[in-house]
Parts: sequence; structure tokens; C-alpha cells
Amino acid sequence: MITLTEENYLKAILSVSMITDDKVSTNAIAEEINTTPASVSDMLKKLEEKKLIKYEKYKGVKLSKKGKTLAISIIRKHRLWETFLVKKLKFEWSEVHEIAEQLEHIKSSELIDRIEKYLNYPKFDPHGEPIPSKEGKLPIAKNIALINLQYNDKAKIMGVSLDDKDFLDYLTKLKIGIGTELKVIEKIKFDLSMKIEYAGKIEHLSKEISENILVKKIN
Amino acid sequence: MITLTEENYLKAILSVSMITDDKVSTNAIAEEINTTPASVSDMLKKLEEKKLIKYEKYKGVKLSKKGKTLAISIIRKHRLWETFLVKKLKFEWSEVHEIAEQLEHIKSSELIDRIEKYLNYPKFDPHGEPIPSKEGKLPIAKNIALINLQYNDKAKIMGVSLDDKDFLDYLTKLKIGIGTELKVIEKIKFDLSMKIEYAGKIEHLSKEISENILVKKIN
DNA sequence: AATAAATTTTAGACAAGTCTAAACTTTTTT
DNA sequence: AAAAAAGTTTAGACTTGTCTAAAATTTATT
Repeated sequence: MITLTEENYLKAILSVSMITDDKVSTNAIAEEINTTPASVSDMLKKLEEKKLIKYEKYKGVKLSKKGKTLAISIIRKHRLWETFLVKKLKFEWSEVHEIAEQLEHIKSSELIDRIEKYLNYPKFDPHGEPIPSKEGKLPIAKNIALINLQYNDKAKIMGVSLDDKDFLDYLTKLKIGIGTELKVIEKIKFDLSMKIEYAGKIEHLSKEISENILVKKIN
Repeated sequence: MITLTEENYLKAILSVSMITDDKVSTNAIAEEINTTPASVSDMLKKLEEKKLIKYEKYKGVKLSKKGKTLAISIIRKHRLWETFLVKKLKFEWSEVHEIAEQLEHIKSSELIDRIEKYLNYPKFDPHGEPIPSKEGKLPIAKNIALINLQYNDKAKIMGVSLDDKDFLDYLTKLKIGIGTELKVIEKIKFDLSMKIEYAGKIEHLSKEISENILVKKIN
């Protein structure tokens, strides 16, 4: 039996390892789930015993095959539930994260497969993130962060990499969403902020914003 | 903050008090949720501190107003989720209980209100049990248990009072469901079993079955 | 290469929820 | 009304997950 807390740790480890693409540090996990490094150390021992991770003291941690499969299945549930909430229950994309955080722990693969069917097998969630298949394949979105674009680059917004209410509310306020096409008209080296033009207007985005917007270059 | 376990206790207390209609005993609660009387005693102290119940040692327990409201809101969630699973996701009525036991603890009144709207404000769940309103009114079904009918009585099945997979599977096998009309053709005093006629056939039902089928008399 | 700084782990404590065994109340039986 | 039975609570222990403070290890700096 795997507990809710253990599931959240697996998800956090997967999430951090997506960025670093390597072994994950205790501190990074602690930060991801807002707890202390000491608590993380304790939990890593338990996950190691359950063969869900590969862990060497002081050396960092990686998901085992079993752990990765599990973590991806939780991501799958999270993204399918978010899609359900937005598509069927008409929630705003900024409202669904918290609820999906709870729903992702419901134990029934039959249920989530039926939700998937009910939604007609969506490939992406409302934030543009890919939905893992039943078989556990997590498609890598080859989109890049907006912050990486150069002066005069044109791009189309494909998604966001941060599922935070304040962030999404701000994007909504700026009328920036999936599909929005934009052009970089200025990059400020000093604070890594940038000006973009879209829908006939110009906005100035901070580093914190632009590094969490995923785009695909267009011509 | 109320925990998942506390919610289950409140639900159990409400459930038992519906039958006895009075103060509930420690033993009865323990039986309802398959735990020991000692554990129940411990928990009752905590619920009393949180003002969710009225509890006097050795004298039994009643829900407080706050506790009852909460318990009913959990029943509401349970029944709406069951309805959703059957109506929208096409589960069988015998499959949904376990999943709804988990879904009923999802914390978001906005979510459950939207599910209710999405289902078009149903009044009864797939087992025929009434769905409490948002305001916390739990309609009392004035149906009676089949076991109470007399020889020659005619009735229509309105629901069941036991949400158990084996029980529901058996009813399904007998093709007994909500809406089925029947007539009592024999009552056996010795074991409280009865024979009924319905859909052109005759079946012999044990006490355990007939006391959990809810009916309304017809002519 | 030695020291300082950062990171990670351990030790010990705490809260929630559970259990068994023993003690205590209440109810039933004789 | 005393004794027995049934029901309930307490005491003490255990598990899970958390924390702070201290110790240990690794990494960075001089």
C-alpha cells in the first residue's frame, strides 16, 4: 500500500528531475513540497525500502522503474482531472489545480480510464501539458520557455510550466493564453525581463513570468 | 481543519443514529467502521473537543448541530458522486460505492455544487436514496423495508438501505431493481424470510435481503 | 590541502490514529 | 440486591509523518 504522502514525494521527485534531468537533491525536494530536509531524509529511507527510488546517502535520489511508473500515473490522473474540471464543469484554468491535487490520489484505474474516455482521449491538459498514456508514456513537450527567445523571435504559446493561481490569474488578466501569438520586441539583460507584442498591444514581462511560459517558435 | 478519519466517524454516527434514532453507543460505531471500541472512545474525545458531537462518558453520543451539518454534507457528496459515476461514466450501481467513499472527502463545495448542476439537480442517487440539498436538508425517505410488508401487500421498490457489492450484485442477478413492482405471496415466521412475485416469477428472499430493500406500498 | 560553508543525516520529540489488555461502569440475570 | 455479563474507558505501546537541533559529510574557498 502506498500512502498519499508517498505519492506526493514521488511526484515531487519526478517534477524536480524533469528540470535537472539527473539525480535529485534532498534540499530540492524539500523546497518543492515545502517541508524540511530532515523530513525528506526520513521519507527517502522509506521509499528506498519500498523500492520506489534509488537512493544513496548524501548522493541524491532517482526514481526506480516502479517509482517512475507510479509518479507518471499520478501526473496522468492530475491532468485528466484538470481537463475534466475545465471542459465539463466549466472551471477556469486557474481554479483547478488545488482540486486536482486532491483528485489525483483517488485510487481506481478504472475510474481514470473512464474519465479519459468520457473526455474523448485528450492529448493535452488545459495548461498545455501532455497527458501520459495509460501505458505510462510521458510525452516530452519540446516547447521552450519564453525567456529563451531572442529579439524579434515570433512564437505561439503552447502552455505553462507553473500551475499557480496567482500566476495564471495574471496571465488571464493580460489576456495571454494558449494559442496566443507574440513577438519579442525588447530583452532587458539586467533583470532578464522582456517586452512582447501580441494582440496589438505591448506588455513588459518579468523573468518570473517568462520562464514559466512555454512557446513554440513560428515565422 | 477536519481530517478524513473524523469525517468517517461523523458519517458513521449519523448512519447509526438513523436506525436507532437516539444516542449512539460506542460499540455500534466500532462495528459500523470496523474498528475497536477503544479506538472509538479515543476519537469521541477529540470530536467532543471540536464541538462536533455531544458526548457523555458511558452514556452514548449524539451529533451536534455543526457535526450533523458536516455529516450530511458528506452524504451529499457521496450520493452525488455515485450518481455521476453511474449516469455519466456508466458504472454499474454495484461498483460505485468504494470509489464514492474516496470522492466524498474531496474538499471543495464549489466542485460538488457544479457536479450537482452538471447532473441537473438529481433528487435521488442510483440506489434510490435521497440527495441532501446544498442547505443541508436530508429528506427522509418515507419508504419502508420490504420485510415489514404483509401477506398480499403490493409494493414498488424505491431503493436499498445497504450499499454493499455482494448484496447489489445478488439483486442484479435476480433482476430486482428500482421500480420493480412486487407482491408478497408468503411470509415464513420462523426465519423471517418471504416469497415474492414479480415480473412473472417467484423468488424466496431471506431476512437479510428483505430488510435492506426499501419499498412504497401500491394497490 | 586546510578551513569554511553548504548540504544532508541522525537523534529525539511530538501529534494523529490505531491496537491490546486491564480497569471501570452499567445493565442484566439470578 | 448481589453476582455475572456486557459495554466502555484508560493505560501504554506502536506507526506514520512531521519538526528542531546537533552531528556528519560533501563541496567550495582560500
